[in-house]
Amino acid sequence: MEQAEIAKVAVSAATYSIDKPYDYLIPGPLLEKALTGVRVMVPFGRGNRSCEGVILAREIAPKHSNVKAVESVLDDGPVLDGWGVSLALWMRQRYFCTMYEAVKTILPAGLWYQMRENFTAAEGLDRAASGALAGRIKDADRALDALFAAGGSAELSQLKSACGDGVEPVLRALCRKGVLSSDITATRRIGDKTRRMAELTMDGAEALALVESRKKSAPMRYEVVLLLCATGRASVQDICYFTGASAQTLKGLEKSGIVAFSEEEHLRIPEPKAVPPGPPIVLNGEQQLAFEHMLALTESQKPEAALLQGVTGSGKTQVYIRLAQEVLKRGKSVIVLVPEIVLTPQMMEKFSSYFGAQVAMLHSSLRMTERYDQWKRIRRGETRLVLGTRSAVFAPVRELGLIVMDEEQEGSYVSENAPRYHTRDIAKFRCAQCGAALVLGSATPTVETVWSAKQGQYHYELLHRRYNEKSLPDVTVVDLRQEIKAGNAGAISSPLRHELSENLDLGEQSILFINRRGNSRMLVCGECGSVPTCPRCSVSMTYHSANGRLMCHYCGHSQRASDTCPECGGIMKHIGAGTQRVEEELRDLFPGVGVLRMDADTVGGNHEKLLNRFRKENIPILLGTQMVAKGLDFENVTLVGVLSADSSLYLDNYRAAERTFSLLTQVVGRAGRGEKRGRAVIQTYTPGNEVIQSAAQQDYERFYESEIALRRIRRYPPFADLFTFTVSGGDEGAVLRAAASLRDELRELMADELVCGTEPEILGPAPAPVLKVNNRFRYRVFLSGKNDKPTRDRVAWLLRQFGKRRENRGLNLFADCNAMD
DNA sequence: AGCACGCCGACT
DNA sequence: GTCGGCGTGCTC
Repeated sequence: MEQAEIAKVAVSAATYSIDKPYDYLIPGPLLEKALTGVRVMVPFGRGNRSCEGVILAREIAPKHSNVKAVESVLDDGPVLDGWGVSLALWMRQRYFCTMYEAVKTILPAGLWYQMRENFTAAEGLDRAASGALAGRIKDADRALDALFAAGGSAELSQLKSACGDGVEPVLRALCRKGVLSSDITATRRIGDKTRRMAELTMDGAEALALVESRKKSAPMRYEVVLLLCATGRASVQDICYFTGASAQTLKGLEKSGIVAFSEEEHLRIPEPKAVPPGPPIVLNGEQQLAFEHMLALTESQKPEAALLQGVTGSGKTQVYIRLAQEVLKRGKSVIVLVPEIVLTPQMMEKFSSYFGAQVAMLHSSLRMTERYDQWKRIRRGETRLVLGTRSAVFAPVRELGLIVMDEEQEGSYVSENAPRYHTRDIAKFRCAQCGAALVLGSATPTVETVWSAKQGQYHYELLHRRYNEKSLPDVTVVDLRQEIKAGNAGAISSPLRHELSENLDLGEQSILFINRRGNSRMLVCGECGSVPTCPRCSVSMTYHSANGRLMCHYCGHSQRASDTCPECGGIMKHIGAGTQRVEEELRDLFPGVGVLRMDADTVGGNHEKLLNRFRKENIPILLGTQMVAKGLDFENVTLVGVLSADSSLYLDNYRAAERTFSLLTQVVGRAGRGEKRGRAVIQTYTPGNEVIQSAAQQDYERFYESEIALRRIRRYPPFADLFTFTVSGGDEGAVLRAAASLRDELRELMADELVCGTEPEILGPAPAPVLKVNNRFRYRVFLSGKNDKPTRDRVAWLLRQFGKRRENRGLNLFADCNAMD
């Protein structure tokens, strides 16, 4: 048979159940460019629609009859090299995602193409002729009207906004009939240095008059004009946020000639300022020993991973810097990973002072172009040191010698969207591939990590001594139940109040920590107690004071917050022990005393500025959520208060204890970083709780022992892994039925497996913590087993089967191992 | 998911 | 008699 050059392609259109490398013929003219690791456009499916793909391999093979050909090549050279392909393969089997999803995760967003589909009327056809040719295709007239209004050729997105999402099948039908033709163009999104601004094309009164007449039927248009009257020019994003209008409403206003769009240059973030070189690092005995051991690891052929556990302030960062210096000296590359909140300008400055321009920073506030430029720089080998957050684990460095992962227990190392990879797993894989060393650092590591270290799977280094021998703060645990009995139902207990006023007298600063995510305020009716919930999701809406609206954090729905209850007409009240409430309480307790509030509402991206104000203006009290737990050392902070230690402790999650311990330890460690001795007050309803007790004593060992015993009994990680299967769909009954049959199938499939000498446990179906999101119901089935190859293969088989079954049409199933929520 | 192929009901 | 309804199976 005839031989041909074949490309094995991972295609974007493939769903999990049909995902595999597809063979495509490489036409002669593309032979030079269609290399492994290059993205291509290929026809896929019965309709041969163009879709994006990436070449995983090339081979010479007999040309089989039904092979299609590569349409075009998107890149000038490979964007994914050998390790990228093997990493993607590994991610696919580890996270149950498609090959393409894995590739998308590995490559920077700036590299992606935006597909735009354009429809054009066939040669020589006018509106009437095309209508005649279309025959009786439903809704063809509307689609053709829109198309010809745009001059006989328009983009899919344009037509969709004119006629609704329903036009797509109509357009396809018209293509089949030969009335229209379509073509797809791929354009790069990067280089997008502008943002879209809107302004009125006429004076305010005139515009208002135009929209006021139709205020009833088009209230959003009125809102938008009202806002623009007040502000003049505003970005489309802001307008949508403050009014709740959609981008379509704005487009409609443009079409009516009321507003005009313009593009405005987005300000580039300033160049990092030149930092004077740091003084040579002098390690203490403990640090030096740990450093030497870990350096020896990087020199071994097949290094094991190391856990560097050091109490807060034991100087782990200095050890990292020394390690990086030595590994770089040996001509190898280093990746240093830190959690989002830790990567502050101070941290970056510190690295700049030791490594200058050779360090590539990858942090969340980088713009897509900047991120992409860094990626190119790293790939070309122009820089061999990368400092960044979770996605920096994919940095395409050459000759990787070391990955350092600081605060390895942090939740921000787990990706929020599919594939939900854990940075630690990716780092392990990359290190194993390159023969590089992995250093996990933490004051409060996860119990799984410590378990592995104690089992001898990791090299284990401990740093006991606080740098400069500072002593730990004195900790008081306050029983809030006693406070309530004593008639104090406020957020500040009397012992904390005494400590605060003492600090005020001494002119020293205090930090108060609310153990709560973000600033979620809700509205509740004072009469009937009803809480506004999202119409599409089974969650209550969150009140945003910035725009006075209720928003859903799951689907993005927003509506105006009304003062009266829609059910009974009662007066609505704000609830949630949010920062604002506590702030008011503090103002009552200590009139005239400066309080700096730090939460999602007040920060808005300038975290750093607020912290600097706190330091420079010597504001007596800093009040905030998670964000105040990390970060800088303040010389003058001698008191830390945890307002309610319990709120993260009794969550339905096997990691709740670990997280609470870590959080409390970090917060308490904020006190007394300077010359003066610090104090900490922990308020709780369960003062006897082991987690709270061990955190108060800053005793990791004690916490670890009790927690590992619990995990063993409950068969949680590290003794078993918890797979979560989530079935979702619009029909609750169907979802529940599918989940139940999934459970039965799982039981059958796993019947002969033994884990830790016992059978794997299969539970469910249970509703997901948030049952309904975007009108889709979600039920879960749990499998407690071992995350090993045989189990994963069975899970993968189940997922594929599920997708192929017709009774599961409209339903979706995904699996997750040791998920965060 | 997305699309064509294929076999039944209301229309010309 | 035909068009188009949607149920079924495949995607190089």
